[in-house]
Amino acid sequence: MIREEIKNLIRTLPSARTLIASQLEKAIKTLYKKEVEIEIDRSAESAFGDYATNIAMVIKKNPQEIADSIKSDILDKIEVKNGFINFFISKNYLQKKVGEILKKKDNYGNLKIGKGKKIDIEFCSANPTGPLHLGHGRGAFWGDTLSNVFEKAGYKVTKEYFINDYGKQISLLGKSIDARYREILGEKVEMKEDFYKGEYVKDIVNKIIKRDKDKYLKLSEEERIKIFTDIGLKQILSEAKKLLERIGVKYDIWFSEKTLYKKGLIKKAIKELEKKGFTYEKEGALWFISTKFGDDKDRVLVKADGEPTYFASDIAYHIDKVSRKYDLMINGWGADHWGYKPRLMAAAKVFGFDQKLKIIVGQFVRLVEKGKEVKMSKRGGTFISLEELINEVGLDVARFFFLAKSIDTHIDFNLDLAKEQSEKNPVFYIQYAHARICSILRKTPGFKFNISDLKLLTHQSELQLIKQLIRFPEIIEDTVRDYQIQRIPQYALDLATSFHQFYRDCQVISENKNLTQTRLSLISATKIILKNTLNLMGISAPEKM
RNA sequence: GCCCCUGUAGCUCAAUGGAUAGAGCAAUGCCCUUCUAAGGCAAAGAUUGAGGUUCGAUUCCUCAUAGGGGCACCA
Repeated sequence: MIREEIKNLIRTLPSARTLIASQLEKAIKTLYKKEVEIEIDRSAESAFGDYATNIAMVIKKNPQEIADSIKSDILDKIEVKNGFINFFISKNYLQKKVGEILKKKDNYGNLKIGKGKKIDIEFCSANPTGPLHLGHGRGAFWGDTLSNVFEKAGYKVTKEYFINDYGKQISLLGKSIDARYREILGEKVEMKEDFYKGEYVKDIVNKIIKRDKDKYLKLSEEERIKIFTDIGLKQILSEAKKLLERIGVKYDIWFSEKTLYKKGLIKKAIKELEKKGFTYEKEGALWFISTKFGDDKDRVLVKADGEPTYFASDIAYHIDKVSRKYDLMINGWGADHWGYKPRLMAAAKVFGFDQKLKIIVGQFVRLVEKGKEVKMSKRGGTFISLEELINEVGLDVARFFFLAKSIDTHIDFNLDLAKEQSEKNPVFYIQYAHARICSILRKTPGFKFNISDLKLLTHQSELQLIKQLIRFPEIIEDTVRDYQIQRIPQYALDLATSFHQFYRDCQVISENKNLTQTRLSLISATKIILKNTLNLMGISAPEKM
C-alpha cells in the first residue's frame, strides 16, 4: 500500500524533501501516535547524507527506531548519528530527476503551493520629488525578485507602485522649481532650507525655460507654483518609470494618492472609523485611537486645518487594496517608516485585514566616501542616483550586489569600491558557468537527449551537481515562506560551484558517445536551472563571455 | 529618554535552535599540449562583551557596548 503510494508520489514528482517528510510523519504517527511537524534540512556535510532531521531529539525518542521504520525507494540508506537521522538519496532518483528537468524545461520548479492565490506586492514607491536613488534600487530589486519567486510558486502576483502625488512635499517641489526658475531668469531669490536643491530641479527648470521662456513670470505666484508642481511631478514620474523599465521592473498598477481624494475614499475611510467609534476630537483635530490596537500613540487623521493626514490616505489606500480581494498584501518599506508600521497595522486590525497584510521594512543604504558617511538627501542634492549606479557598474552587478544581502542589513555603499569590485563581482562567476555550458553545446549541434542513458551519471561530481539542481524547487518554497530573497543568489553561487567542479572532473565531449550524450543532458539540465535562477533575480544569462 | 533594526574572517556579506560557522574580494602556494583560467586545488583567517534558557545558541532571553532608523496636526 505504502509502496504504491510512493510510486504515485514519484509519478507526480514531489521533491525528495517532501517525500522524506511525509514518510517520517507516517512513521512517527504509527510508532508514537503523535502528530508532529517535521523539519528536513540539507545535511551539513556529505558524511551525514543529503538530508537530515532532528525530529528524534525534538520529540525525545530513539532515532534508530524511527529510522528503522522508514522504507523508501528514493533512498540508498538511512543512518543515525549524534541523534540525527541522515538520509542518503539514491543514484537512481537523482538520474531520473535530470530527465524530469529536461522534460519540464523552464517549468521545472513551478510549484502549486500558491494555488493561484492573489497577492499584491507594493514596493519601491519612492516619493515623486526627485530621482530614484540607491535605496530605491534596493527596494525595486527586492520587490521584483520576490514577485518572481511568488509567481514561480504558483501565486498570481500584482506588482504595485504607490505614488505620493499629494501633500506638503509635493507643493514644496513646486516651490523649489519656482524659486530656481526665477533665479535662473535673473531674480534674486532666497533658497529656503527645506527646498529641493538637487541638480534635477535645475534640469526641470531648464526644460521649462527652453520651451516656455519667461512666460510664467506674468502669472501670480500661486498659479505659477501650481503649474510647476504639475510639470515637476510629471517629469520626475516619467523618468522614474523609464528607469524602472530599463532595470527590468514592470509594475501592474501605478496607484495615485490623488485619486483617493478625487474619489472621496479618504473621507469614506475616516467616516467608517468614526462610525466604529475609534476616533475622538482634540484640539481641533480628529484622532484615531491606535493605542487600542498596539500603537504607542494615538494618531491624527484630520488636522486642525481640515486636511487629512497621509495616514488617513494610507488607510483609504489599503481599504482599496482589500476591495481588490488579495489573499495577501506585502508592503516593502524603507527604514524611515519603522514607526509608521504599528499605526497602519492598528488600522488593519479595525478593518479586519491585519492577517492579510505583511509589512517588510528594509534597512537603509548609506553612502560612504573615504570612510565618512555622506547623507543622501534629495533636499540637499547629495545622493547617487540609481541611474548613475547602473551606468557605472551595470545592471547585473547592481542587482546581484543588492539581492545577495538580507533586507535587514544596513548597507554602507562606496561607489569607488563598488566600481573596483564590480569587475570581480560573483555574478560573473555564475554567468560564466552558463556561458561555459553554452560553449560546449555550441560544439555539439543537433544533440538530443536520451533519458535511458541517464544511469551513466555516476561520478561524484555529476551526482553532486544533480543534488544542487534538485534544490531549486526547495529554494522557491523556502523563500515564499520567509521572504529571504538572498537565498536565491546564494543558491546560484552553490550551483555554479558544483558545475565548475563537474567541469573540472568530467570531460563532456569524449570518444564515448553514450557518455557524451548523457553528460550533454546533464549540462542542458544545469543550463535550464541556472538560467531560471538568474531570471528570478532579473540577471541576464549570457551565452558567451 | 523611549521604541525598532544591526554587530560574524583584513573588507563585503551568508548560515528555518543543530553536527567541523560558509562564500566572494584581499593576502600565500600550486594547476592551462583536454569542452572558455571570468575556472580549479591547497593552506591561513571570524560569531562585540558578560550572564541565562536548552541535549545543543551566530540564532532565543537579560544587561552592557557600538552603528543606523523612528519617536510630527511631514510624507
